[in-house]
Amino acid sequence: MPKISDARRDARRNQILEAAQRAFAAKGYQHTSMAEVIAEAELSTGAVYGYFDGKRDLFAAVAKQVLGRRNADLVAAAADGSPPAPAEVLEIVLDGTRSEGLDLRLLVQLWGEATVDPEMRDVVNAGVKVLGGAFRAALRRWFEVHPEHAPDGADVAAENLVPVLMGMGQGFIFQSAMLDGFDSRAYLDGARRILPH
Amino acid sequence: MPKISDARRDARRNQILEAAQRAFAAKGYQHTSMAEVIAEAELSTGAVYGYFDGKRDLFAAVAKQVLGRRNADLVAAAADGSPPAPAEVLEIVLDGTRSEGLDLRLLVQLWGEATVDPEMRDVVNAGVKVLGGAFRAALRRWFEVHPEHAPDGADVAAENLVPVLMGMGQGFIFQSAMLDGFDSRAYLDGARRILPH
DNA sequence: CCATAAAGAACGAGCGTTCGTTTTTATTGA
DNA sequence: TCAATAAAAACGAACGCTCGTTCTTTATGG
Repeated sequence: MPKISDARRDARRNQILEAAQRAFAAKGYQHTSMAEVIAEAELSTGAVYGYFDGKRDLFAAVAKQVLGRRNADLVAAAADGSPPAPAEVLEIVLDGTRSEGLDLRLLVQLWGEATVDPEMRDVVNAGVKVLGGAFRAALRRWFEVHPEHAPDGADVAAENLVPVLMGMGQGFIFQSAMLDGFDSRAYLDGARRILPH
Repeated sequence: MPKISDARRDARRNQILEAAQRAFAAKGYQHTSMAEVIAEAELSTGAVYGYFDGKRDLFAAVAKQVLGRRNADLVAAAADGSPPAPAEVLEIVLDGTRSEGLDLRLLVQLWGEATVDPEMRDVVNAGVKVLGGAFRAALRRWFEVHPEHAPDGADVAAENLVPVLMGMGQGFIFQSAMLDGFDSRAYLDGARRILPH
């Protein structure tokens, strides 16, 4: 089989994905041309189109990868040790983005695109659903250990908290990406103060 | 002398602004062509370009109008009656968007564009700043009446809460615009449960 | 050696904007 | 009161440019 080896193929694919992530984060999905992505990847048009169907497909792949990594963080952190408190759950996910050096503007751009593009919307919905499940599981474990905060049971308490807690995360992402002089410490302090602990 | 009357001019300007808001909300800023905005406004290219410098300027104007209205809601509600509780502050702003029939996807699109376009970023920053001021003022008044929730004084308590509370609002906007089967009631219930009351 | 990956020039659709022309409007002089 | 007029607003065809994609050619890994 005169084909490229799997290792080579994966490496190329990754090379393109990382270049696309950098380019999209810097200039925005809509404002980045395929030519720019291609230049950033140090490849040719034909090569890139051999790996992805087009610009849209490329952005979706970048988004899936990023969202997948966020979920992995949370699952890993929740698996070992004592259950994290609500505020800690938030911090685990947000710290993950920081340590990875993820440009949060990329996520906000994804949101914007997803309001209008059904394929992207599906990607976001799937990502939120998976991440929401991880949030719920982590919170349930914590409420089980802290029944004083869960008068109606850990399940109900977790269920009620998930949307708002994720909302606080989304608010963090938005403000961090957008606001001049955003103080992430102050934001998380404020969150810690109102969340059960 | 032979110029159009101010009333006429304002009406035309509004006609364009409203058409643009509808068009952008439906298809997204980037995916909406000027031709579509112009058709929606039932005017000609030249007419629209007589009122706005271009597509970007038009979107900025729409955004400013929308953000301005949100702020007006809050200021009005906070002015009369007893100070609203934190959760109520949130509801006032979010209810305003609903009663106006504002498509929240428009805001998420604005965010996305603002990550990449300095002019839009300024619009968003200014909007958040003004709205944040209104939040702060409303919260301070409530904490003054409920000192049991403000051990370090109403000013500090309000200051600490503003970013997270706005974050919860941004989370609401995102989820409402994006998630299939979003339950706004459940979201606000969850918020009410953790916010001081 | 040849199947296929990579290259990159070329294409054509779609876009925002411009500009020369036509229509409408408010004013003015009879 | 009402033409006449000049200023402007509105019109819409056309332009020039960008960009995503395709396709033919060349290089190369197995």
